[in-house]
Amino acid sequence: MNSIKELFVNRYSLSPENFDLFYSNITEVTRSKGEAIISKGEIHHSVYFIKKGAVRSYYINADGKEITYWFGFEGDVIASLGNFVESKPSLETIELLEDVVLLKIDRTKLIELYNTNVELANFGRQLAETGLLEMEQQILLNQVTDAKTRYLSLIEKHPQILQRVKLGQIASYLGITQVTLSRIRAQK
Amino acid sequence: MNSIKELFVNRYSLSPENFDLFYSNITEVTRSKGEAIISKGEIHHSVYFIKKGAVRSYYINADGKEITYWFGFEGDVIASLGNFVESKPSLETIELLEDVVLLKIDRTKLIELYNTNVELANFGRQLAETGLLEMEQQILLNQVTDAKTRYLSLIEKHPQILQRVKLGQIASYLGITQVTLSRIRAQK
DNA sequence: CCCACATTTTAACATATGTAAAAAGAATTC
DNA sequence: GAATTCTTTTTACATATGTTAAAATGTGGG
Repeated sequence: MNSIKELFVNRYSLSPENFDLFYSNITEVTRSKGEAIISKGEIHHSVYFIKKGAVRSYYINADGKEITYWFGFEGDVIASLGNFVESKPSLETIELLEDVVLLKIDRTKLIELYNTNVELANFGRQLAETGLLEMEQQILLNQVTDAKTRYLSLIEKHPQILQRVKLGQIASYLGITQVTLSRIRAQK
Repeated sequence: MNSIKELFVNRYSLSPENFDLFYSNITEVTRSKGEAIISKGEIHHSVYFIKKGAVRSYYINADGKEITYWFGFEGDVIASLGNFVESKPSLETIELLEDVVLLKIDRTKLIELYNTNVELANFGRQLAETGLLEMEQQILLNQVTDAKTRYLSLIEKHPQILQRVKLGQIASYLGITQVTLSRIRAQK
């Protein structure tokens, strides 16, 4: 069986039976590096879990520059939040940094599961709350620490990120230019 | 009856009956300006909704400076997320900027409600997902726009914030010094 | 109304970051 | 393996922001 089951059953209070119910609604899809899984301006009807691979979420600013604001790796959830929560067109594009394997579930089906199964509803709640905590920590980190510290903590958290992600994308994620990132890296 | 009911029933798919069940576990508390509702290092056992008043959440950085990273107003939820999600001591302090009226619910009781009532579990899920969307938008805003734009959008979103919050706190929220904020205000 | 205290603005200077362009280094293709 | 293209680093300069301190303004108490 797949390790996603262990991950879900252990991390969230989900019984094996309800995991199986959840999993029976999932389809595994593969996509290639460079593709966009969710594009700006579109409405999407699926939520994904990353089984294998890396993705980034970016936004295009007023100057037309791509600003990366999230990296996703194995185990992370991909959803266009504006889409999912408010059924509004996506502001962001989610792009595949590598060939990926995704677990896909239909949004309507997922909500149906949530509405009919207390345990799955609480699984969904915990999924969102965990995300909330991570985002709060990122907001805190962005506000409290300088770019150098954030760069160091990023490579500590994802040691392989330098091999998987381009420095220009990391720089925009850190809120600095690539030139500044180069200076930080030279310092060390 | 109170308008919190309308707010909850309309904003989240919560039936009046289940709202009443939820509300029967709530106690209304008043606290005075300057008090800390949640303090750094402590474990808390309650979640709050702001009925009246303003609060801020701050973190103390390596230099001992208070960094405000969240303002809460009427209708917002107050919870120490690290606390709530992972039962870890709070990193932040939540301080009252005004005299407030809070709706308080015991964490254990809330989780019990979530675990036994599918509708309330989905209410909790939507609460977290809505928070997630707001946080994502804040992360985006912080990364995409400069301090001046964020200042202007902050006072647009909360027109009374200048009367309710000190400029030094707003500056730290924007990630700049108070001197820079003064310069921005002078420009306009 | 005046005084003491808190808050905000202004000034002067040092430092960090952005911009634009060139140079260096890697990776890919033929 | 030479040539092309993409990525990263470096340089030089302009601008924005931080720091520290002083001045100005606002606020509440007696």
